[in-house]
Amino acid sequence: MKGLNLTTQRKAVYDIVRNSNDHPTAAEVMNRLVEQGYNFAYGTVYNSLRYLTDKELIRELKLGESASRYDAKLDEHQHIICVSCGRVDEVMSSVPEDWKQAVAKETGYDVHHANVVFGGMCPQCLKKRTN
Amino acid sequence: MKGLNLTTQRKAVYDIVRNSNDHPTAAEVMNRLVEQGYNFAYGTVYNSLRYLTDKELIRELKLGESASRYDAKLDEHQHIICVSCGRVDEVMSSVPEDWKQAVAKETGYDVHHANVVFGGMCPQCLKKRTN
DNA sequence: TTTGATTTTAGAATAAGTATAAATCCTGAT
DNA sequence: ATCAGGATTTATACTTATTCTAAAATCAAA
Ligand SMILES: [Mn+2]
Ligand SMILES: [Mn+2]
Ligand SMILES: [Zn+2]
Ligand SMILES: [Zn+2]
Repeated sequence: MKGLNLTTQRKAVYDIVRNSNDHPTAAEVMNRLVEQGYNFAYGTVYNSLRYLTDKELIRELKLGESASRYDAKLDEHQHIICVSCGRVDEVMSSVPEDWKQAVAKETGYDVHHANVVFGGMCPQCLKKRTN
Repeated sequence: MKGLNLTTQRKAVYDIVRNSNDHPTAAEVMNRLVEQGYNFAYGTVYNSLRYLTDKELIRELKLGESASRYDAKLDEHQHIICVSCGRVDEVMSSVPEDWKQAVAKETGYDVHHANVVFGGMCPQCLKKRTN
């Protein structure tokens, strides 16, 4: 029905991304595959990530770091990165509709989407900080 | 006063960025330098862009494309990229303060900043589109 | 089963950017 | 003017993330 061909390697990659909540990079996915006893070619991991992204089973995130991250959470959401430890957390609060409209008005664009990356100090790092 | 050392090459790079309104990449800066008769080493252009960024004369933008872009507009603003032609325009309308607060509340982060990249169809591409 | 298509693999290639080390340029004392 | 030390530029090598390539392996009908 969906023309979906989940080979062993694609399934394994998909499972890693699905069961991770830290938005792993391709290299991190590779490491976790190795931990699980798999030994796929690097190219296969990239191909699988692209395949899964194309089929919209996962999403590729470009958060302004050097490497892309991958996310199996498909509902629209944004991200926040801790400036201290680098962890990436979810932001479910959605982009205000009236702001998007203001931007459309200002720019003359037909605004399709917004990618937002917040930066800040995560709760754990806030706790550790010396006052 | 600021300990600023604007060499010939740094000045030339700065002038390119200042007089561009399209957020050029390092490669584009290099091309424009060559058009102006300069012939600096690639490394010098990167070094200059980093120097100017460190001195806060320009800003480096990571918009989720493969290459960084540079911007001499220093007041806080966001960007919008045309999904059709790739042009990058300014978004001066600022991130709603109450939304940032909502995100702080939701995530427990101390929110420092937000980088927002809108995507959409620019006025020129809207005009060209076949209805 | 042969065949054609798809996928995986290893490795080469690419693109953006950084590191290195020698050469050049400045600057401020002699 | 001359020199020495520091900063800067340059050419080139390197790194990192990712894509490309072409051969080998796998799969799926006919
Ligand atoms: Mn997410
Ligand atoms: Mn700008
Ligand atoms: Zn943290
Ligand atoms: Zn356009």
